[in-house]
Amino acid sequence: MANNTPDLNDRSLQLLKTLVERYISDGQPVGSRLLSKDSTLNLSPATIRNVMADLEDLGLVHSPHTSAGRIPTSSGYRLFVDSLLTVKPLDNKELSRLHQNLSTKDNDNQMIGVASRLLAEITQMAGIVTIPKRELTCLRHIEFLPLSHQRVLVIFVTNEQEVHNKVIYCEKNLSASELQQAGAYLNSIYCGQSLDAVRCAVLKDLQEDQVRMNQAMLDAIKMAQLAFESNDNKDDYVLTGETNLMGFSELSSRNHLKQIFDAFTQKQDIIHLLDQSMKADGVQIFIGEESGYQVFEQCSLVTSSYSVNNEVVGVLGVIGPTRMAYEKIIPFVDVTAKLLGAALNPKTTTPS
Amino acid sequence: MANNTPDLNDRSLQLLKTLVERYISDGQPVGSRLLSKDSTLNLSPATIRNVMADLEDLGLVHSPHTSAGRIPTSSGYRLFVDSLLTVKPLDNKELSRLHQNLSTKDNDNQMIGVASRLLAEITQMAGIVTIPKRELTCLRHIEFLPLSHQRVLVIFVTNEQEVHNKVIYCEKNLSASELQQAGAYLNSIYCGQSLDAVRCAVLKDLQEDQVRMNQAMLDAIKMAQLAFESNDNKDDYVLTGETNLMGFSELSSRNHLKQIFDAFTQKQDIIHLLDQSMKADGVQIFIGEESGYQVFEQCSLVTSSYSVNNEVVGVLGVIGPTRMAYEKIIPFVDVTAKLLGAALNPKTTTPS
DNA sequence: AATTAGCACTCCATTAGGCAGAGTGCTAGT
DNA sequence: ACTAGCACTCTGCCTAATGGAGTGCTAATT
Repeated sequence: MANNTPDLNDRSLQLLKTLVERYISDGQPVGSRLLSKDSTLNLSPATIRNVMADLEDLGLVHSPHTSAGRIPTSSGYRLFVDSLLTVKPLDNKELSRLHQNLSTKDNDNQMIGVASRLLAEITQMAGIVTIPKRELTCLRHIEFLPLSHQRVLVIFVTNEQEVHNKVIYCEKNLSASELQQAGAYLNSIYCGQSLDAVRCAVLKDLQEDQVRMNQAMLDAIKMAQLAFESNDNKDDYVLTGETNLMGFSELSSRNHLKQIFDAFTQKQDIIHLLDQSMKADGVQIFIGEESGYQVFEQCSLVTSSYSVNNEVVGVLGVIGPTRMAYEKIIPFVDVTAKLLGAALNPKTTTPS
Repeated sequence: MANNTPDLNDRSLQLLKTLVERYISDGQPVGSRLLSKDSTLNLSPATIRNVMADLEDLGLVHSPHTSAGRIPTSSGYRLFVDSLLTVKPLDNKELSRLHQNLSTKDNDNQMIGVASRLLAEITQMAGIVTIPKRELTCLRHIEFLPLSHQRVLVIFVTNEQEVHNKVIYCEKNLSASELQQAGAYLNSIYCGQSLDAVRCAVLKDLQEDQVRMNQAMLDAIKMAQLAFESNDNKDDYVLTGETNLMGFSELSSRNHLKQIFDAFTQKQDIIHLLDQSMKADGVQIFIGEESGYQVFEQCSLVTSSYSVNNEVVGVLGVIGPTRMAYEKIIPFVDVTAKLLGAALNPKTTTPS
């Protein structure tokens, strides 16, 4: 595992590299003759065939049938991206396009959408961006409105301008004005704190001697508890350009495509996959079956977490066939993640 | 146009009917011999061939090639659904499933989703439901929060529990408490009225002598104008089961499927198509090119508007290949529309 | 006059055979 | 250690042949 170049000499690696590059650009199994011409080291096809046989034994390449050339396996791609890849710097046109579109906008959600669209359009594959999780959600305002039957609509604003709403069920019927007062009270004591902090404070306040509080205060805090209890863990992502995937012959079989799209609407598997990249810093790559999901056997995922104020808040990336131009995609995803992170509003700074 | 059975006798119609039914169930071009056995009228294949030739002249059926059977054209389907179709009553199991799932829930948006999913699952095609437009949106509550740089976050609640938010740009910088007062003032004078009414009232109030009002009132009303000016016309729909369409061989060509899916994400064409059914009452059907969009040449759309309090507020339906089981789909869409309409909260009744 | 039987014809789908091209593995020679 | 050569294999493509399904037309029947 640790030693990923078992007994491969430089020559074999060089050949594997050109093979993968060639296959990525052509999409055809590459044979010994082509490889002999393509590579800089002057070797006869016969020699190359020997090397290929070795590579095949190691599970790095494989032949669709006896008299076809070789194509890289997942392990082959893996070795390629880990040790052999020479990344290409971003195209200037694309870079400026990124900069132009990912400059700060007022609306974060808008930015997420833009980023996803850029990923999809520039790579011509599917682009995906998770909605940023913000541990440091700062409560700005809370408000209650009465509905029928002890149901109460709670609206709260976090950070700059994110509006959340939710229906809670109360023990007793409270009038509109009572609710309003409750809101005012909560605003006065919790505003400006992070949601986590508020949650803690609520618990503490409820447990501590409730003597000092009057009934109205107690009611207010109980409602706050209801309002914030669930983490509102709306794990979600913005996916664009899925239809680009329909163009790839490798994901051809009708049924296969359906499974991929179902996974997209299902969301949970994808989320789980993306969550893994949350932990890591920088670009991460899942090649073929490495993802652990059968659906993505023929796909690769290039992702990167993105951070605001040095804190990882989300993941973005592209999904495409295993045969993708890693040397361009990888730096591209990397840059996009950095730019998006920079463009998002740094929510912690709420100057008093 | 008006006379849609030009010189067709009953026999021809009968034959057309069985032909369409047969084609719908088998998906194979149906030939004269099969038809002769299938139909109740005892005719020899030869006779049937003559009739078929007539039907072909009239453009009701067509032959993929010389020695294949006939398949209905769009006009053929049209005649079929208009005059020949014998609708099948809903399956009991499905009916009870509809009733069970479409009983009133608190959240309208949730209902829309459920309806869409039911449409897709039961028909095994794509289900679509537009977000209900409500002319009679009743304003329940409005609130302003300051952002930076003269930007103001406005939050307003309509009907039972629909929360909208929007950022507006103000002429001058107002403090949080000024904004709060403005909100309170607006609530006191406009609450309970429909959005349309509020819009009118705002204009009127602005034009009439502004002498009676103090500056704060004026500011408030100006902000109200900004808040409500755009109709917030977020025409939108909930689409489910798109992937079901991948199973149909008639929508096979890779490129074709991509176009359809692109239309789904594009949304505008679909919206436009659905808008047409808004006007009509009851079930409406677009067969093949009747939709007017090339993308849907091979598709049919069965839609129905749905109403709350006798007022049409939205459209729902299914999208599938032209070769679909109309006799089941039509009553199904019909019932679903009625049930959804009944289940949605009647927003006008806001008992004081 | 309407229907039907019969026949020649057309077109598709499948099968089989043949052939060229590409690529391999192996062996023997450099 | 490398390479040239050769036999072999598999694909893709073309062609031809065959059977089946269905038609259109004509002539016969009712």
